[in-house]
Amino acid sequence: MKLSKYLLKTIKEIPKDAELKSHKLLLRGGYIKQVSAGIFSYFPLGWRSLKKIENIIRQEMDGIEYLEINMPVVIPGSLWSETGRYEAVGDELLRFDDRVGRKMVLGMTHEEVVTDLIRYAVKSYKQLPVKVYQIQTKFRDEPRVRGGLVRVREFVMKDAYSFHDSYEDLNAAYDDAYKAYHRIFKRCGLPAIAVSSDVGMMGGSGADEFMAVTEAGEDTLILCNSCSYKANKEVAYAKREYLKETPRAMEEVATPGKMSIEDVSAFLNIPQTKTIKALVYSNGDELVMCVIRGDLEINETKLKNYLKSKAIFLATDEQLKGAGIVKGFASPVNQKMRIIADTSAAESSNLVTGANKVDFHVINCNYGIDWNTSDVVDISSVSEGEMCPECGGKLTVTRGIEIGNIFKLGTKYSGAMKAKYLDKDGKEKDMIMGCYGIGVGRLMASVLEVTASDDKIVWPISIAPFQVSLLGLYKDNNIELKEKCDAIYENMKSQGIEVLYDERSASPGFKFKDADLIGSPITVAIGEKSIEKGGAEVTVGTNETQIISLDKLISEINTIIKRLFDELNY
RNA sequence: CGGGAUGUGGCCUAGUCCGGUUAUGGCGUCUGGCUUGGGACCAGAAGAUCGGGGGUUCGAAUCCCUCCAUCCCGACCA
Repeated sequence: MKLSKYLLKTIKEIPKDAELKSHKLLLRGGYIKQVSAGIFSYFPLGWRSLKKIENIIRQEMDGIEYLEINMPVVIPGSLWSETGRYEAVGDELLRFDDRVGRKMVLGMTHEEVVTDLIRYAVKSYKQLPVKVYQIQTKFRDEPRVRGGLVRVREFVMKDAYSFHDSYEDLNAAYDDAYKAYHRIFKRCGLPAIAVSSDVGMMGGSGADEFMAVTEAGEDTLILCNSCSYKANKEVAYAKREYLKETPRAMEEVATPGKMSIEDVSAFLNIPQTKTIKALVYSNGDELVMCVIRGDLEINETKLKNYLKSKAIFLATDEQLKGAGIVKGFASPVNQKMRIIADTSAAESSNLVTGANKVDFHVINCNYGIDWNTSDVVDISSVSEGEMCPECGGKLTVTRGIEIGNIFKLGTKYSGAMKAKYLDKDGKEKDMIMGCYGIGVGRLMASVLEVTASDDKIVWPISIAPFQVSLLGLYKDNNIELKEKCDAIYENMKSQGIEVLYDERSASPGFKFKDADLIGSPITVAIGEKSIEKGGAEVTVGTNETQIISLDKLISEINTIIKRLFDELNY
C-alpha cells in the first residue's frame, strides 16, 4: 500500500479526553475515532489490526471444531423473557420497540438466541456435542465507559457456545477452550493469565477470566508467588490463622469518641486483629449485619452471592437509626437483625466490639458465647501479603483487563428454554451448556497497554496492520533513488510482504514520526544517508537499527518476518 | 445513579476570577515559494452560532438559571 493513497490521519497533539496509553496511541495513530461515549469508528489501520485478531481467533476456534455462525444484533424481547433476563437485566440491555410496538433488544450476549437455534436443530444425543461461535458487534449500554477501547458500549466480540449431554463432555470442551484461549493470546503477542472468577449475571457453576496484566486494568487480581493459584479478587480467598484463646468474660469499657477500628485499637492498645467490625448492609428488602475481624475488609461480591441478592448497599444513617444501631459502636451482641459472620470473626477469641452505646465498646467478646448466628461464611477480601489458600505462599495483588472469559453454564438456559434432547434411553434431558467470550477491540487495546511505550507502537507481527513500513527518504529531485525505492516496494509486494510504503513528499522526520505511530514491527528506511552506509536501515521493533544491502534486503526481511512469527509460536 | 472536572475553527489552546473594539496563538488544511535524516521555513488564504436554550445588562466567551455532551473517581459491569 502506498501511503499517499491511504486514509491516514495522525495527530501530534494528545487528545485531552484520552488518559490511557492505548487510547492516546490509537487516536494519535489514526486507528479509531470516537463517535459517542463508548462508540467508535475504525479507520483502515485499526480495522486491519482488528481483522487480524479476528482471524487468529477464527483459526483457533475452528481448530477445536467450533462452527462459525451468525446471529442477529436485534432480538425480540420475548426470547429474552423466556429466561427471565428481559426483566432481570438492568439498563445495560438496550430495549426499544419496533414499528408495530414489539419489544426488541440489542444483543449484548446471545445465550437465548443460540439456545433457540440449537433447540430447533438438535433433538438427539447422537447430535451432541454441538459447538458454535460468531464474531459480531455487541451493544451494552454501559453505565460507565472508560479508557478508549477498554470499556465501551459497542464492540466486536467473539462468543462461542457449546451444548453437551454430560458434564464430563462440558468439562472437556471447557478445557479445550481454555487451551485455545491461551494459544490465541499468545499468537496475538499478549501474555494472558487465567483467573477463577465470579459467574455474575451469566449464572452457572464455574468460570475463568483471561486477564492482560496491566495497571490500566479495572479488575483486581490475587496471584500466588509460589504456586498456580490465581483468582479475581471478587472470589479470591486466603488461608488464615486465627488466635484461639480461653474465652474470658465480656466487659464494657469506655472509648470516648473512638469510632473507627484504627482509633479503638490504638486507644485500647491492641492489634486490629483483636477487634470486630460490624457493618450493616441492605439488599433492598432486609438489613443484615456483617461481622468481620477488624483488620479485614468485606468482599461485597461474596456477600452478594451468599445473600443471593442482585445489589447490596451499606445501610444509610436513617436505616441504622431505625434498626437501633449506634453508628461507630455497632455490635453483634444482643443483635436482633440477621447476622452474617465472616469466619475470621467467629474463629477468633476475646475480641473488642462496639457496645451499641455511644462511647463504649466491649472487650473479650466471643462467638458462641456472647453472640451467635447460623451464617458463618467467608465474606472477606484478600489483601497483599496474605497466605495462599493452596500452598501457603505469599499472595500478591495486581491489576488486569479482562479480555476473555469462559463459563460453565450448565442447564440454566436450556432448562428455561426447553432445549432438550433424547438420551440413549429415549428420555428427555436438558442440554448442558458452556459459553466462551473474547472482546476483540479490548484485546487490541490491551496489547498496546502491555507492549507499547508512550509515543511509539510496535505491534506484534501477527496483528500489525502492516508488517513493514518502508520509508522512502528521497528528495523530490532524486529520481534515481525514488525509482530504487519503488522497485523495492513492488518487489516486497510481489513476495506477499504486507508493506506500507511512505512515498509522500514529506520530510524524513515527519515520516519517522508517522511510522512510530503506525507501529509496523519492521521499519525499512532508505535515503541518501543509508545508501552511503551501504543500503537500507532496518529496525526491528525496539532493537538497534542495522544496515542491510539492497540486494539482500528482501530475503533478509522475509527471514525476519518468519522469525517474528516463530517467536509467537506459529 | 452519586462525586469531581471540562466544553472556544478538524485538533491543542489564550481570554472567563474582575463583562467593554473586529475572540488569542500553535497544529492541521488549501495556494505559491523554498526545502528533505526525527513532526522545517517564508508569504498568503479559508475555517468559530465561544456546547444548546433562557435570563441579567447599554453591552456577555466572561455573571445567573437550565438542559446537553465528554472525561475522571465510585456504584454498576455477560
